[in-house]
Amino acid sequence: MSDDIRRNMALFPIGIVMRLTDLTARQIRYYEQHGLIVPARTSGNQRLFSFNDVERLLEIKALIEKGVNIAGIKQVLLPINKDSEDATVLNEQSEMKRRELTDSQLHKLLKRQLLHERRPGQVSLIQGELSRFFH
DNA sequence: ATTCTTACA
DNA sequence: TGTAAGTA
Repeated sequence: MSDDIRRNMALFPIGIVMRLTDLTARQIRYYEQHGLIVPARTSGNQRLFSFNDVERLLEIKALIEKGVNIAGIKQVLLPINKDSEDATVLNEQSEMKRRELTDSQLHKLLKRQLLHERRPGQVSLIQGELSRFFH
């Protein structure tokens, strides 16, 4: 899929990303400091963001709005898992015949729950406490 | 006019 | 996080 290069093309400066994400420059730079995003730089040291960067920032924003702190976001966003490869390995893992979840699957599940679902009464497992669910 | 880094509220 | 200062 050569569409990835397009999504990773450094295109827009921070000003545009601010409007696209409704985040302040302060926040965007802060998330970068914590390794949540790694925008490219121009020869003049100016940041250039890609579509992937913007999408990632939107995910970060969603998590922040749900009360997740930087530490928690790192655990949910940093693991750049390869589920496709994971699926293949799963069929060969005779040891875990039972419906146990692979780490990446569990991670994917939690990420989805954290990014979307949110029923009233369901207390969120956020503010770093999320770390207790990862090994 | 925009963005960048640093630093303090 | 906001914002002021001094640059590039």
